[in-house]
Amino acid sequence: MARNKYPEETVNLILNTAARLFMEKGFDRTSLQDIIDETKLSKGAIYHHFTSKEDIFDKICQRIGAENSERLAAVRDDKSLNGLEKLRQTFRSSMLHPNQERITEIIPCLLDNPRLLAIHVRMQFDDVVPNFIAPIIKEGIADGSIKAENPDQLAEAIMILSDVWLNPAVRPVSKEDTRRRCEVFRSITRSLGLDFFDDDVIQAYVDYSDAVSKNQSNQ
Amino acid sequence: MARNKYPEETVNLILNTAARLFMEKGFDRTSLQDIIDETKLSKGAIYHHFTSKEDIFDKICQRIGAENSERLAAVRDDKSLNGLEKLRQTFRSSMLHPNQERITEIIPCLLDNPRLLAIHVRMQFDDVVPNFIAPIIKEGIADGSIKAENPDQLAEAIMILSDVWLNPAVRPVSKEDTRRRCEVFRSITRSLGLDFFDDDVIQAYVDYSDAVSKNQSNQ
DNA sequence: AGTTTGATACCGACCGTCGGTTTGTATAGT
DNA sequence: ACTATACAAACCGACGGTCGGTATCAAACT
Repeated sequence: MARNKYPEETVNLILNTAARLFMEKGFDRTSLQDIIDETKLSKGAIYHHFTSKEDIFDKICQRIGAENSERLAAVRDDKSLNGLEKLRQTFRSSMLHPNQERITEIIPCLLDNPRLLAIHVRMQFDDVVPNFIAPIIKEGIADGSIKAENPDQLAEAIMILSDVWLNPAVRPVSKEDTRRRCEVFRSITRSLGLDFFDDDVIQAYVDYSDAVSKNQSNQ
Repeated sequence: MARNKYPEETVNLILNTAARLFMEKGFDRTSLQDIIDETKLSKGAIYHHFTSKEDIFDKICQRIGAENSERLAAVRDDKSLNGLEKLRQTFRSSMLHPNQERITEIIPCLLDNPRLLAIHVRMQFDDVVPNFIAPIIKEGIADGSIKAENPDQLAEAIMILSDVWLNPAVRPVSKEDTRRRCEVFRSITRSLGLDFFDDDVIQAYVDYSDAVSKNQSNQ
């Protein structure tokens, strides 16, 4: 084979293949040889498009982050909702958007994939909280739909609980445990005057955790 | 060098050296050669006492876990305290015990050390919550000092927030941010009817975060 | 008491695989 | 025809891990 007319296809092939392998086996346990074997490309081809294995990983994370941000921004910038409604809608859309399913099918357990876990947590702290959740809470405070002090820290707490603790991909538990976790989370948020965690979102978490655990037993 | 009469000393030398290096540079970025250089031992010596680099890491984690469990068990089994008081004392002792300081001096940021982060989180889920925090909360419910449903999940939420979110070693922030985080955490726990997070414990968190950030700027 | 024996502590050369580099080559665009 | 690009493939040092060998001990035996 020689020069390709559409190098973007090669880039995407590498990105898609590596993303799947990283999620399946983890970053460390995925070798360049694995990527070479599955893409039927050469090492030179990969290093022509990327500067390192790390670079491939970063690009994958950027892509996921961009998809995420797009979804979150749509809610944040929706002028028909007040702050509290935006918070509610944020959870709703994050539990219902289709990408989630794809990840579910592949990732066994984020705790077995420390690199991805760290990136995930870091993304919450560095992007999701400051650019989306905190602004929404501040807006809610301004429009009177939310009553709270320390919106930045409140946003962090909510995201840590919902996206790390409640997230079945981080550490899968039974449907029943997931439901109890959601109940505790709801009682926490309600006691803070934030009633955004609805029954159908809880049901989505439970279903999600069920899908994850079923997928795990298949592997 | 020849045969050592007290091989435990060699094992501890390897364990201590590796622990420091893993915390300083992370597991992946610490090579066996680094450990060999610092211990002045040979590769054979290390593989005589351990089956793999991973095994060294596991043994280190076991040692830390055992120290932790000892402290936690002392509080849990203290018959002079009721459930709520045990919860309060657990936080008090964890913020004041000396090992914490040592770790602070070495670990830059757990998010840069994904492996340690994952182990840390897993330890909370698999050991700290089921063996210590949840039993204490259940005891509190039984003796009337705590009113709560779903004690297992409540224990998880408390530990995730206090040991991952509030933990300055996970992602260092300013003293002021730490204080605000503590305020939010206290308002969460209080609104759940759990008033165990005292001013002096908050101050310990703030001082701890200050120590971590000062240490970071030195590096 | 001296010798043998077997287990343990340790050494260092060696192996395959890893991430990454370099050099070479065919082709698409100009 | 020329050049920049898209790849291939040989190659490199460092890595984690293995293995045969050696030194040193305590216990058993003579």
